[in-house]
Amino acid sequence: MDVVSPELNSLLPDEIMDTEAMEKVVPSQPDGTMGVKPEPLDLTVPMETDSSSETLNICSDVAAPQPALSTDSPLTINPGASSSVSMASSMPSSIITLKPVQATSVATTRTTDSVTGTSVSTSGLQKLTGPFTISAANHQIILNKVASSQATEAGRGAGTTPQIIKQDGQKLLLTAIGKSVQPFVLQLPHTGSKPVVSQAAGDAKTQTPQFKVVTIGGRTELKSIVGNAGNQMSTLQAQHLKTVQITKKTPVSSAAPIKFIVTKAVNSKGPQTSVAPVIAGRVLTQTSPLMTPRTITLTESHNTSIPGKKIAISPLKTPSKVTVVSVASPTGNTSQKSVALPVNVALGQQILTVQQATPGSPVKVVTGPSPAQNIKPVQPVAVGGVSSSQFKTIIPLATQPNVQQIQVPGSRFHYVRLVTATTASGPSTSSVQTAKPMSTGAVRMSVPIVQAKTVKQMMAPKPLPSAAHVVTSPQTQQRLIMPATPLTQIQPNFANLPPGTVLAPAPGGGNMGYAVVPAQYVTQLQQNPFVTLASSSAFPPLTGVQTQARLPLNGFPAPESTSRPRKPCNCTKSQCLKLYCDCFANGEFCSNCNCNNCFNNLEHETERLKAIKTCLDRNPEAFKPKIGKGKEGESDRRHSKGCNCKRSGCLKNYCECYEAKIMCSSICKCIGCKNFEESPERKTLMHLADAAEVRVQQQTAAKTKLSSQISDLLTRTAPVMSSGGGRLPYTFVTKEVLEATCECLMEKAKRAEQTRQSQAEAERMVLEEFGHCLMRIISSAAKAKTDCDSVNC
DNA sequence: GAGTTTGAAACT
DNA sequence: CAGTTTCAAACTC
Repeated sequence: MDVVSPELNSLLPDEIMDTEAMEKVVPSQPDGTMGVKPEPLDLTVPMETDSSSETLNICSDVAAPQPALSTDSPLTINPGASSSVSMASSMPSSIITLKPVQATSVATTRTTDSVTGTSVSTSGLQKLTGPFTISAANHQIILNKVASSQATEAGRGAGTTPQIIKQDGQKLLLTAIGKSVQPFVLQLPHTGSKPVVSQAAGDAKTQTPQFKVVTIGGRTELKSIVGNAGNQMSTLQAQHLKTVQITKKTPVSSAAPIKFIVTKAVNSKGPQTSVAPVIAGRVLTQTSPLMTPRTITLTESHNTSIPGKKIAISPLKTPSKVTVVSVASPTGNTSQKSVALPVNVALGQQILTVQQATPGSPVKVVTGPSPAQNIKPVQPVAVGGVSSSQFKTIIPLATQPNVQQIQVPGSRFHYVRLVTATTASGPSTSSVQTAKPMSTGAVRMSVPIVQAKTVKQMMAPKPLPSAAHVVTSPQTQQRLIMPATPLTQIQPNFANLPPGTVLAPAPGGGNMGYAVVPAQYVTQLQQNPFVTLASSSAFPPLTGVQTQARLPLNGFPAPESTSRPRKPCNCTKSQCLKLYCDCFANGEFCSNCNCNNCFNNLEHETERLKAIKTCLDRNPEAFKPKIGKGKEGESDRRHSKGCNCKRSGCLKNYCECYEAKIMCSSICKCIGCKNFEESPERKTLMHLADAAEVRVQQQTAAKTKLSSQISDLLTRTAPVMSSGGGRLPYTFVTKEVLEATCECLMEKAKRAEQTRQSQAEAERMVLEEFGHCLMRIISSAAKAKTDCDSVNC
């Protein structure tokens, strides 16, 4: 696991932020009214109608599923002169109004089907400055990475993580991380149809759900959020936007595209606005220092999770997906709302339900009075359905990263134990959310999260009536949300960060850190308490994924690395901080290695993160798997860069292609390559390898059988002498007999060696001789038994 | 286990 | 981008 020091973390935004995509986005209205820098935003967010996912229920207090919000009532955006943009549902209670105090944010529209923005700041202290796109699909708001077409293509092929808030979901969860801000969720209207407008860049984007939950800074400085459900988004000048109102209607379905505009808060110095957090149809007040807290309670409590209405945490379709999980702990003053967040990932994505219990929360669902209790040291977050090796879960840490690396046997990845020094207290409002699975076959994986000090008792997961998993959330301040810290700090190379990377809180950025946890790292620890991320059946269960990883590919068995622990490294000079080190290259900590002066551990977090950054600067793909999917029509697996072998003929493990048990491809620059399909050398080699493997298996089986027979023989002969039964006397296996047997065997082995027999043949001869010896022993024993019986008679 | 070979990674 | 050096794993003895 990597730990990013605060210093380094503070450097991340500018250095690793991927702004290329944003720059490439062509705003529909490049009027240049942007604040700091022109960053086009997609105003139109078409909502995909997903009848199955109509209902979104986050509040646990209501058990009955609510009717799905339909896009009939498109999100209306009041751009232009009106300084407020409202995003309200048809139901009066579902109206969410965001009123930034100052309209300093800037928003631009883009003709894409998704809304992209470069920064969202909910508080003056924290901003989400990373480029992102908001799109509404499947009733979810998902933050995806790069919006540019290039990024999209790259994301498909190479597994980059687009930061796009897509329309895969209808929820936008805004929460303050590490601050006393109450989380709020923007629940998008339900759309029955795909976006009509702005399809330019949207097609590719719509299928890549990325960030599921967005946490906005510890303070409510969300300058403006514009949602227009009904029609296209007009270009909004964030400067004119003061209030974002999203209107949402509860009709069953609607085809109207939803457009969102996320304005960039250029000037965060203005008075802070109070944002009403809405979760599961409820609006939770979020008080700002300057404004009186408002509490809006939505009468429609969507308690039960309805498919499609959940926040997707870990999309599985595309590789390199990143989930940001906030574990920040609120400050003492923070009045948190008990929020149950059923998260469902469309397309077989995980369902994540996070419940936050906040004392005094108007909308808290209390299953039972559970005051702050000590939670178990490990709070696994279950993440399921991870199919992509690139998928990562980023868990923001509330405090300085107090992370313990946990090596999971058989897993390439580390478990991250997140320890937050939180002193959260107050009544524990716990509720179990039942997320209705989009399909069966929910998978549960867990990421242990530990709170160091006062931990609250985490609820044990309850089985969902449906295949979906119940998500239980600890009553701690842990949140499955995207931290309010500048998004740029974490956005840029999330996909490239090695697994287990922990980003320490940046100076002045609050106490939020991040832990990058690749999805597949999240294994199936069924420990409690935990937050469960269930995946629909659209994706194979984790076990299925793992099994699939072992399946032969292209005639080659999957690399053993997928099923066995990695090999210990022996680095001596690289300090295990260069890609020479396999541990480091795989994003792993050194554990049980033979390396010297190793820095690839938690004790050298800063150095390690610097090394990671250096590697990423040198090669953004450095930590991505080298073996990826090849071009169409080519082998399913091929080396991403190809090998450069010159002398090995690509038939030794020096060759990365051969080592990965794949054939060289056209991109290889090897000389004298013999690692191709028709290569006779390769065939011979493979044949020999297969033969050797078969031989080993046979020998193993023979030895096992022989041992079993001997054991059985001894067992059967033991009672003979005492009981006089029909068993052979074991006393015949005396020292002399053993020595004689060994001599016979040795003689046989010598003879085999003299005759230059192969090892296999020699072994066969020895075993055969051993069998003969046994037969003689048995015969002698039988004869002795007969004699004994005759004597007894 | 020591020494050699090899090719990726790092460096210039 | 190409050439060189460094490095650790693979390989040989």
